[in-house]
Amino acid sequence: MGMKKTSFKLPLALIVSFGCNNGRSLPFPLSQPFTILSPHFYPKSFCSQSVNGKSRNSTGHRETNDTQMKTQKPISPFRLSSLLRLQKDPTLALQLFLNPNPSSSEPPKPFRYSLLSYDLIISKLGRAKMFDEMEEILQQLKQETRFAPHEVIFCNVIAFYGRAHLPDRAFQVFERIPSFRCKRTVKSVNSLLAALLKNRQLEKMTQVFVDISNYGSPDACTFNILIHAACLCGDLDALKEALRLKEDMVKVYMIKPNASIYTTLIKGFCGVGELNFAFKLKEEMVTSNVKLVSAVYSTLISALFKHGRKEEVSDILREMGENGCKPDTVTYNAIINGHCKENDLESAHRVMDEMVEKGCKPDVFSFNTIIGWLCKEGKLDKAMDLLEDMPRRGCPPDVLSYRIIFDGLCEMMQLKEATSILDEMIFKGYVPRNESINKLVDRLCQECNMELLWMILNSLGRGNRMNMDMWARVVAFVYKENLSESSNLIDSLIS
DNA sequence: ATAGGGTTAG
Repeated sequence: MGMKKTSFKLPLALIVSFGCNNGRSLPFPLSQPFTILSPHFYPKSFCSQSVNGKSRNSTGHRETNDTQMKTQKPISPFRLSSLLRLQKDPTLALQLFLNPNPSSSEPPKPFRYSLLSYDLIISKLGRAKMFDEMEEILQQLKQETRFAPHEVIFCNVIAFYGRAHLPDRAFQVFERIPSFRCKRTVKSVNSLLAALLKNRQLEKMTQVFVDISNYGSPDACTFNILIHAACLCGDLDALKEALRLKEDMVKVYMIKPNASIYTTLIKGFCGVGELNFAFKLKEEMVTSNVKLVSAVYSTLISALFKHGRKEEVSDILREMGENGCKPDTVTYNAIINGHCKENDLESAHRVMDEMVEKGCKPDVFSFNTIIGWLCKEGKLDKAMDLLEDMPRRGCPPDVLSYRIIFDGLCEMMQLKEATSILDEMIFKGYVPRNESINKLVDRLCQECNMELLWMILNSLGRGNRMNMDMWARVVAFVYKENLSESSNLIDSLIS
């Protein structure tokens, strides 16, 4: 890790500065492409071409970027798309998109972006909630005369705004679609309906739905969203309404309910404890020849656990097999979670082993669920072992894994271990919950544990996670204890 | 992901 810092000075500084502003704004205007980009911005697979052998000079050092770039073929629009696909970091992907050929001949020719590269960068920025940057790219896309964008790009953008709780912006995107020379169909209406549903704007959904004929005829997806909305009301009357929608779609629109519709309904009935009705719907799938999917079974298994009917789970799993429907990670996670809530960690572990045997990979949900319950039972050693095991098992811990362990360690007063986990998570760029840190700091203040306190403040400072609240805490502590040595502590943090 | 199963912490 130290190596990086010396050989990639400039890009690393940029990464750090982007990391601190949460990627919300750029340190330069989008209209003026950055000129100091280096090949280090490109994904690993690209870099390796130049790093392996030929670009090292006689002293074994990297040659300057300029030399390297001049010997390299310019990036084609096609190549840009594959590089964008590989670049996981949205900020770096944006740099790449804005300036695909940094040191090419002057003046730079306009780059002929492909529609695919627009699609990729917009999706990446949207997923990362970098909306200002995404809008800039959309603006650029609008000016392209060589092609008209596909509707699916806008469906995605509408969904990003919906997920970010910005339903008004989702609506604006929907209205802007024609200005991109793109025709709106029921697909973008569906995306808009889903975005409104996510934000519980049920009346607006109705308004949109009554105008749907301007864009096409509602399809199964439309009805799934409407049925989902009805299920949210959470009472049996609403569910009767949901069932009526299912009948209407057959009678009025001649659309056959699909597995997604059934899954939504089954989830709705499970949610109000009407398991028998949920099972009846599953049977209806069989009689009306809708292929059963694991989603239906996952929903039912989760409900069986919630309603204290875990003895029936093995029967359901057997039936799944008979119907040619294999349990997947989500199904296993429902079982793992169920066992944990029953305080049966042994079974949870067994299920995790079983899923691996059957070729099904545990995901971060599987691990975090078990780690969480190990923490609740005070088995911090085992929780830590499992956390450390995660990368080897192909599932690196996420921010929540760390938060769960950190809170567990604090709860058990294992403050030294908590301090080192905190350092590790900050190093990885994961943000701990403020309340958790405050609690730990307060406990250390009570104990007057200067050593750990100092370590924590250092970790926070290094990760740029010091805030006014933490300062106030430390200063209050220093004054209260009237500690002479702590002036060093503050000095060292300020510098 | 055009919608769509499991929800891990507070």
